[in-house]
Amino acid sequence: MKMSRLFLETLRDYPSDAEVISHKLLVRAGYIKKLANGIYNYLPLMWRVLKKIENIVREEMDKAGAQEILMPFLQPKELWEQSGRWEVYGKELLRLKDRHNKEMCLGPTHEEIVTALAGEAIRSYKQLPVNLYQIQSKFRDEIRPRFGLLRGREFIMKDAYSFDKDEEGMQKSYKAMAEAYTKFFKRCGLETKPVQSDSGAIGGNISHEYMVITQTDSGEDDVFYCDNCDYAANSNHAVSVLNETNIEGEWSQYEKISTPDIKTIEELAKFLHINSSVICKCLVYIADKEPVLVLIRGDKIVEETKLMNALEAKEIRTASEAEIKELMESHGFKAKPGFIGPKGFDDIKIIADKTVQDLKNFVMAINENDVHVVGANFGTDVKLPVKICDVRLVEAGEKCPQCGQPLKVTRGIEVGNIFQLGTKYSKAMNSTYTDENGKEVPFVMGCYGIGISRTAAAAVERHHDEYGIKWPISIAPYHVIIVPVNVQDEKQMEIAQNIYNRLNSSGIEVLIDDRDERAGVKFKDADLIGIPLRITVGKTVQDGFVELKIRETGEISKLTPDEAVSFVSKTVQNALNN
RNA sequence: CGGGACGUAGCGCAGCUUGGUAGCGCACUACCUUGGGGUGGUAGGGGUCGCAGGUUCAAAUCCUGUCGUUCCGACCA
Repeated sequence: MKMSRLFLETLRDYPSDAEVISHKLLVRAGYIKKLANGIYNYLPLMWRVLKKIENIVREEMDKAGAQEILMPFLQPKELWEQSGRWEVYGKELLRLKDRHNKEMCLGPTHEEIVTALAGEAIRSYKQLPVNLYQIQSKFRDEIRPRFGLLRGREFIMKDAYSFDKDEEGMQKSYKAMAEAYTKFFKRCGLETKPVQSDSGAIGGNISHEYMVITQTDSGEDDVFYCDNCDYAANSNHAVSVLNETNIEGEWSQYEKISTPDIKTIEELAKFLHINSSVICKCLVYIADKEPVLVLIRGDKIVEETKLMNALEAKEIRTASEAEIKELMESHGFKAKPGFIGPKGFDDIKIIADKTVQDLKNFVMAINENDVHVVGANFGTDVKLPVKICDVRLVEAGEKCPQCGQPLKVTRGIEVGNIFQLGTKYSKAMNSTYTDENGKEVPFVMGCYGIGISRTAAAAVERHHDEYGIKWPISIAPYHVIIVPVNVQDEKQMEIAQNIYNRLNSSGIEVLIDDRDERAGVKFKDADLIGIPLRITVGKTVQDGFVELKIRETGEISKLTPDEAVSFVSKTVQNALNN
């Protein structure tokens, strides 16, 4: 491809609205252009990258026994009502009506469609297992799209769905997908860590997310992991064994003490000269519009996804000051935030984190301003709530639940996930097959997603430097770029063209920068757009040499055109065979 | 949806405080120059200053509303 004909505009500056490096680089290097918030045009270079990633997915999915299909992007409300998700899915599901006033939605995922499809098409256990996948644009009306391709509203996803006759079969399908995923990401030049996670809106029991560890802040998830064993989990799912700490107060008597103007746990601990771990913290949340009290040890933080699951709520947030005031007044209290305690709220839900149950002689608030009690105990001074769950955010340094070594934390980008769905959808939608005994039974399902466009962005996050992108060869838009330094020099052009032709005809994807630009401009652009190999044809042709630069390492070598051609061919072959 | 910021040429920005008829760099067009890391020059083209209303002799500038974008939180591939 001739650069002079390529639909490409590289920018001298980074766009002002971009925050993370992949977004900045993809816009500046002319890969994407924003159409609307969270919605992008994929320009020729980007589209080539995406197609490469898609094809690697296809190869790995096909190898794992899955079959590609394509399901509709626009979906009827009825199926979503059958699964129960028309109600549950919230505002990320973009709903619209057609000309007959029929309600539809843009597909954010395809469990409903594929479950219905399998139910109709699969009759007998003899046909199982089946694994169907597709690669398609999805639409999720995200609350806050950002970070370019890392969190768009419209994005390209590979989604696969497995159908098995029993739990054991599903486990096998799940494992096959897990293996395919690891291979896939590796081929894209990405090291991923499979981590346990919450299964969110998709549902199901066991799930893993595939995280690209970023080290930088561009990842949106915190991942807790253990260096000693294979434990790794998203913060919304991670558990830990707490380090030893003081959980018994020194007071032997239950008594009220004056704590004027204390607003936070830190202030309280300081005021009483105690560790915050002997305080029972009480927080007010609003879960699906209902107030809920949450008790947790003073030095710990509530993990809201865990809390949401524990409450079986759809939506959760901390209460505003006005809501707290209203709650207090409706129960005859005047306490300000800071003095809220669990006593006197028999009619509302109170949930306790596991950390509070072992507290002894602890400190808590009792809905009286400027007063706390010390030496409190569950059972005698206050009832322990019926519901005790783990709703605590794990912190680095706490012990691994598997081996007891200290956990570490890092940021990660979720590029894929796999879920064991079980019969959640097949039961709800009455999607069944006939088993060996002639009985109609629901499929046992799994589902498996990979964010194609997000994978591309994650690759940029992991492979770039101050000059631009450094694509891994496997997903680079072109393998090599030939730069004739001076297009008006006939000899340079002749040799460049010759190398171009030879590489091209041997299946190498090659770009030739035939623009009448200065060398500096071409070099900067080549670095920016991140082509892995560069052949510079310049003055050295007089001595029969060209120059080969490896983008990844910056290594430069002087070769004859023949050597350059064979080096490039070999390097690309090797990279693709891996 | 809550809290902050910003909308001026394709991109990055100045001008706004103290109203007076719109500017800089890059990009673009033409010619010259240069030719191994964003060459230098000359001449050009391009903007109803997000939109609507108001104040005023006069609004990019002040006021109100609205739309959009963006950052911080809950959602997620």
